[in-house]
Amino acid sequence: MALAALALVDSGGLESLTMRRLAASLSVQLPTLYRLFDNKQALLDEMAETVLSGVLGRVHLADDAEWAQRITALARALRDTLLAQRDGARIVGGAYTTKQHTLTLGETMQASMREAGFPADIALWASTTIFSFILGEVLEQQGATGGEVEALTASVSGERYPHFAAAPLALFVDFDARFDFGLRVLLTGLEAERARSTVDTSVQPSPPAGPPAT
Amino acid sequence: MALAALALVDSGGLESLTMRRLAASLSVQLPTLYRLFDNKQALLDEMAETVLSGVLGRVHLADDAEWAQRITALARALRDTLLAQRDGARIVGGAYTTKQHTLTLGETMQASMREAGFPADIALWASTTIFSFILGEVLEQQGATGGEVEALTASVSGERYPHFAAAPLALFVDFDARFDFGLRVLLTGLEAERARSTVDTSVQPSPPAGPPAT
DNA sequence: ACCTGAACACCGTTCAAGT
DNA sequence: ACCTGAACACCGTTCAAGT
Repeated sequence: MALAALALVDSGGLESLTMRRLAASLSVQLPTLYRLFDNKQALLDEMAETVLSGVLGRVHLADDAEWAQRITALARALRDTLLAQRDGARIVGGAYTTKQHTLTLGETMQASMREAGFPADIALWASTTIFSFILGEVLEQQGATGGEVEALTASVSGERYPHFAAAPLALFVDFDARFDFGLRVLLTGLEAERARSTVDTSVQPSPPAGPPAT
Repeated sequence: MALAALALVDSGGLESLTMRRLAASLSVQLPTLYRLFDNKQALLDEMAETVLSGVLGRVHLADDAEWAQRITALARALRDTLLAQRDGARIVGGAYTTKQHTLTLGETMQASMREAGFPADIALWASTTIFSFILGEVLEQQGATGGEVEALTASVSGERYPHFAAAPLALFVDFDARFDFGLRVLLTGLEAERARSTVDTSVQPSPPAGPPAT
């Protein structure tokens, strides 16, 4: 039933998801939904779980990959998963995130970092930081209307925003490049954090993470 | 009127904001609101602008501060501003962000980075990256119910999530520390990005940004 | 015991009818 | 020309009355 709800969101956006429409699409009576979910929020939580359940399946990576490559693959998989579902970021961001697939994802990220020598607290915060960054980026991308460049161009035309005017505005809405940049910056910063915090690892310190293939 | 709407959200949460209640709190008739705003989304956009208008006023910083200190001050001011308004992140994240105060904030961030020698595209993406990170963090913090540690403890009790179990769960909800960590990682990564991209600046390259005073 | 028609208490938005 | 009472077309949620 979470799948049917996600299909409704895919075709009409999150606003179009109503308990009545979901009941109709499932050919059940409206009160029947309330025996499956306590309320609409419980349905949305389940939808968030369903969306996230697809993430690990998207990760294709050798087990002996560098930690930065593994984190990159996980981050990309999460972003792609959110983008694949209309309003995916709003669904996931609005749910209470302590259920199974959320934990599995965080666990996997932390595992890669612990193996690479990160302390437990750093590994935890690194995964929450990456998660927040991805959520914020996809939220903005999925909220973009397509007319953003036009609106920006109009707003920026004067002399009040010289720096926005200096960068080609297309860069602002090049969400793939924005994401790659931000992720690379995070990984470079994390590598420095590891060098600072690890006293001894059997792994040779690798050079700053470097640009992941773009 | 955006202020009255924000006050309603402060006292009852975003769900409690309805056009009818807003009209009542302003002692006007319901249709009168529709002469001020085309619809509820336009009201929400204005509320987002109003929230963001407070950011720059929170920044207290010498003009000759290091770029990393300036970015840190701006990021902290934005986070504090979002946290100060109930559901502030949802309000700002749900609005179309090409209006005045959003642009001014982005402009200010880019100015600090351009002065420090960053190229225009890097300065632009750095500010969007930081913005996304902050929005994601505050979104999660403001969505937290208080019972999160309990829920996490219950979910994590078994052997399925050893890495979550390894880090004290209190770290997960120490949002101040999480934010400081993520911001520091971003700044360290950006410093490396600057070193990579700048051919010549009159400023002496500073050592990796280092922990901002916490 | 289960299911359902119908209702309750709301929404955002619009508009004809009054002044 | 402006304002407003009242309505329209919905919501999420609940429950009495039927089988």
